[in-house]
Amino acid sequence: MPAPEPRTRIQEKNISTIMDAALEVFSQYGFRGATLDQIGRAAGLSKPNLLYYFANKEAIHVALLGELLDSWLDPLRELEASGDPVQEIVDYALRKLDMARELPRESRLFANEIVQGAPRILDMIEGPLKSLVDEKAGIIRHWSDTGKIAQVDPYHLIFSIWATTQHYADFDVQVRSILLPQGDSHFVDASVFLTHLYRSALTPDPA
Amino acid sequence: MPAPEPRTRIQEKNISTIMDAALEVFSQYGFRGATLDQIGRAAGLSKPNLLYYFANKEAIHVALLGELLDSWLDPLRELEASGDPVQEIVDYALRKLDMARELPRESRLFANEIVQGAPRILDMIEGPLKSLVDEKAGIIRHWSDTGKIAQVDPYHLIFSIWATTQHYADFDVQVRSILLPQGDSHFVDASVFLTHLYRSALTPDPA
DNA sequence: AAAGAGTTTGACCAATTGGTCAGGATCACG
DNA sequence: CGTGATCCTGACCAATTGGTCAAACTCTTT
Repeated sequence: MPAPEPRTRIQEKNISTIMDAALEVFSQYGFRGATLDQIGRAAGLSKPNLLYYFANKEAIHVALLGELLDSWLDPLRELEASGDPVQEIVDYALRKLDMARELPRESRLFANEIVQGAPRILDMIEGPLKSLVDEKAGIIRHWSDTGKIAQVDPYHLIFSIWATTQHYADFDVQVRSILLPQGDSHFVDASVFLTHLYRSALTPDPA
Repeated sequence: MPAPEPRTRIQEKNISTIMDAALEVFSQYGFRGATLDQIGRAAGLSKPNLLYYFANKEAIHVALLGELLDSWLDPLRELEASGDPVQEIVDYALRKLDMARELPRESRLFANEIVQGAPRILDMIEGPLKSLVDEKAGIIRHWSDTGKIAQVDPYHLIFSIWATTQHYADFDVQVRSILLPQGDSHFVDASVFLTHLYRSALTPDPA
């Protein structure tokens, strides 16, 4: 279905330039807050030129979200039923934390969209995202049922991992206002904390 | 400094009507995404009439944020050095979760503002919010140092409580798309999960 | 009931914004 | 090198939006 692979190298270059500029602007101002002029300026292209490559503002936004959702879910895809259960989940949280540090714009892009009711990606959430979550929640539930990890609701566990990790990207200004860190130094403490949090919550009772 | 108490009862009524309408609209669309016409429509007042009570759009937004920040921090204020440490923190998380269920618009209002860099409330964050957090982090650190709770970074603990609880308000559409709950029934499971999460992470090692 | 303060609105304005279009510049290729 | 396809832009347009203002309406108070 998504046939449109770019043809010329000019197209390839400009489309990716536009997507990067759009990520910058949309993630900071949200869909309605962003303007085509801002995106054009960030991309070094004129507004009509943007609209030569994309039908309209919404098409840019949808293209961005669609392209990024896949990579956004990669850390969860890596959660394997075959590994050590507690370690698998802790590792997942740490991969998510890394992602929040390295790709904060992507995190804020989704945060903006979802806080405002996800008007343009609700079908992605109800479709591929829910499917993946259901699958991995099944794995976690099995671990829980067989005593490999403590008894926890797998969905709320996943939500808490999303929340605690993405918090460092989405609420970056607040975190920095309180911790006043040098660069990204606070991510080290965050990973220590989250490792402890999930390890102690998931390690099954010796009882 | 904030002298302006409303005078007439018409003022009192209209100002609070406007604030409620503004909360509804700003929390759903963000500052730039909201329009005065929308707020007026929600309040049942004409646009010029809004501007009779507030100097401009930003004044409404700032008034809202200022008024709500206080009540938003109430659950943390209640954290007492004299109580049972683990229980105090678990109770704090549950109060926060209740707030996310009962006041989701307020949560999303702040989320929108902070995700976009908190341009209009950075001073509140760096001032009163940081002060309160520093104070309560001190209490938690003392519990940690004296072995009343496990060794955890108090700041990251507080961040995780904010993140996990507000998640249910800010990412409501996503949560509902995945859980398909009846009404607010999933909040019960959330409180069970969070109680387990923080109780197991904070209960000190018997070692 | 009259006056004056307080309240409300329709009409209007300037700026911004998403989007169009005709024509010109540039590139790929025979 | 020439020609057709691709790429780019200035000028323009209609709609939206934050905000103003004079005039009218309403309420309170004497």
